[in-house]
Amino acid sequence: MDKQTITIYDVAREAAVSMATVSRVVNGNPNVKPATRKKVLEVIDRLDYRPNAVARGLASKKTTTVGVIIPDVTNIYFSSLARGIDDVATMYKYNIILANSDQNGQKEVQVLNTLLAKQVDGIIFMGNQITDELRAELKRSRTPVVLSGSVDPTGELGSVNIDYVAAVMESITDLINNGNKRIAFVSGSMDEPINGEYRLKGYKMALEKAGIKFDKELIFETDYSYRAGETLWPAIASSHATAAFVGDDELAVGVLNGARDAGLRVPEDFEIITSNDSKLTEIVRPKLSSITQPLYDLGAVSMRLLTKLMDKEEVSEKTILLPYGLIKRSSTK
Amino acid sequence: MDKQTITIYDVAREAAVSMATVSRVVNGNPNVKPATRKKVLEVIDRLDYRPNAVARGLASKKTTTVGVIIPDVTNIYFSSLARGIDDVATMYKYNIILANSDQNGQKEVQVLNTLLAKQVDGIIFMGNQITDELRAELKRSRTPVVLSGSVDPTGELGSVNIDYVAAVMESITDLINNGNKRIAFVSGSMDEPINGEYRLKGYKMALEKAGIKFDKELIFETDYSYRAGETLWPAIASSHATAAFVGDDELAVGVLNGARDAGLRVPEDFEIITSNDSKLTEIVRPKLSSITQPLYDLGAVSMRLLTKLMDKEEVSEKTILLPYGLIKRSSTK
DNA sequence: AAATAAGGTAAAAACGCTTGCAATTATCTT
DNA sequence: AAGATAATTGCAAGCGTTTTTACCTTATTT
Repeated sequence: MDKQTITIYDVAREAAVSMATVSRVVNGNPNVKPATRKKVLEVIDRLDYRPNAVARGLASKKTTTVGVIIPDVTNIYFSSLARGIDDVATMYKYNIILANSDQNGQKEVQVLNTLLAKQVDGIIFMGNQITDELRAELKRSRTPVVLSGSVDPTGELGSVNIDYVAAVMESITDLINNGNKRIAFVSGSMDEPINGEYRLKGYKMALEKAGIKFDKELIFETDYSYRAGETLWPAIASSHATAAFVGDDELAVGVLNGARDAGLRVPEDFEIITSNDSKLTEIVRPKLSSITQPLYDLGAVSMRLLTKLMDKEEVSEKTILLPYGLIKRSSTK
Repeated sequence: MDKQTITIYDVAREAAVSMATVSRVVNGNPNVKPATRKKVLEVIDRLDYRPNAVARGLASKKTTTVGVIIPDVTNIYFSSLARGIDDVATMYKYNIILANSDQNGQKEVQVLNTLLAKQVDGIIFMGNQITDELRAELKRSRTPVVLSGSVDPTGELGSVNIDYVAAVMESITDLINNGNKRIAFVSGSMDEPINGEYRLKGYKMALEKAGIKFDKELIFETDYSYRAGETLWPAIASSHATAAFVGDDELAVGVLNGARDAGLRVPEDFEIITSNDSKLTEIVRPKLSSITQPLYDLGAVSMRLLTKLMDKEEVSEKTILLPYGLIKRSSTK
């Protein structure tokens, strides 16, 4: 009645060998006589035996599963990373347990705990703010962790990103060269180091180099969502900014539509440059100029780094910077 | 040196009870004297004991994990469903193993096998084409399965969708009422029942009711991607269609931009109605009119149905239809 | 106060596999 | 051909829980 499963024991009996031998052939252990291997393989095939990964996990203390903590799969930036992660994971025979956190510290800690309970071999974390509690748990767990597309100012954890400071500086400089003096800086929470430290620093450096005075009236802090951008428009408009750097594509599209729906022409009246070069940038009109980041690769490389960490391989540098670029489409002059 | 773990045995010793008792309190079994429970709980807290889910899984034959097979997380339609799935899963204490399949029959079978090896308690499948091989494996596994946002013409498997026939018929009728006689039908592969059977049927019914003759020159079969839509435009243009029904939002945006970049005005010169009501529809200009589907809910309800199946609860109807609607935005007159 | 009924708790057998170690068999060496 | 070495294979002890069975306390009943 219930799902009668074939165990390694059944195979051993049918093949007239010990469980140990079956285990060896299943695991590709070379210490098996070819003839024996063949015999076992035949039985496995005939019985349609499928090793129980849970039992395996218990015995070997490896689950070939990694946990992925993601703010929201629905956000194209993160899902792009996730895709890269999954592909590389598959390549290395790992599976992914995906869990949405909404960037909520509480949830993050909770999710982390259930992942650890499930004995994942490693963790990939996305999210730009790591609370002290989370960091403590992460450390205590002794499980390899890598931050994907997220920054760790302390450098304790493995992470894969681009050089945000330089990328932002370059894009702001570009905007300045186009004649803009008042450039809005629109991003998510400044509490996130990626915004409050890295991007903002790039922004300030570019201004300084051009001899423009920093004006905090031009700093806008909001959510990473389309709606947030749309809503924010009036405020940006009244700041007399003539251009904006935006830290997220959905957000940027919101700003873009806010501006256009208010009657402005982009880029003639207002220029926009965004940060993630996701599909969205090419889907909207005008197409958005953007910092380019290899999203898929960020995920892929993160996972690859994690496999090294899990295998206890020596890694020379735990913080990996991937190349970025700047692509001018039609939202800038 | 290595991660020394606290086991149930340690807790039992410290609390001076048996493992069995610790197990009972951990699992909320009521047969424990309050005083004992308290004592055990204190030790658990002090030792920071975290039950090993793998061992649990082996002993109880339940992993509280479900497998989710998704064509591509990067597609907003699917990721929206996935979000609903994950939220409900979390609610019921399950985790999700997410695996991308690219709608590739081979990969699907392979992924399914590794999920089953991992002893998932259930499976949620997204993808509109179920090969015979896959169906056979699914059946043989005796693991509960539900199709999310995907159709099963045979009705053997649990599934959650909307009434595609009716929805498409309604939208085509709307287009007809706007004066269109030549309406393009743009979708993914016609081999997928959702397109070749359901949607197409709705399309034909609407035409018939209006006395318009079906013209297969107006049927366009392509990929579910932005690029595919853009590329397809010239063909649509030369078919002399004055409107299009499109089966996927990304695809629809491609068609929209193809048309506009070619100089047409939407909706004045060409009308478009799309199918999934994802974020994209509101992000582009003009905003896309669409069939509305509760994407998040489709996922959520799928997962809820799966929990019932996993608990062996009686479910009156394995095929659940959620309500759909039609929202007119600016891509139709 | 004796008999009976409930709780509570412990003991130990699974769960299905990996793995170190020992035993066996095959292959060399000289 | 005997001893030595290497290649195979089997044994059995875990891995950390759950769960069944049985036993032992208490409380309840009469």
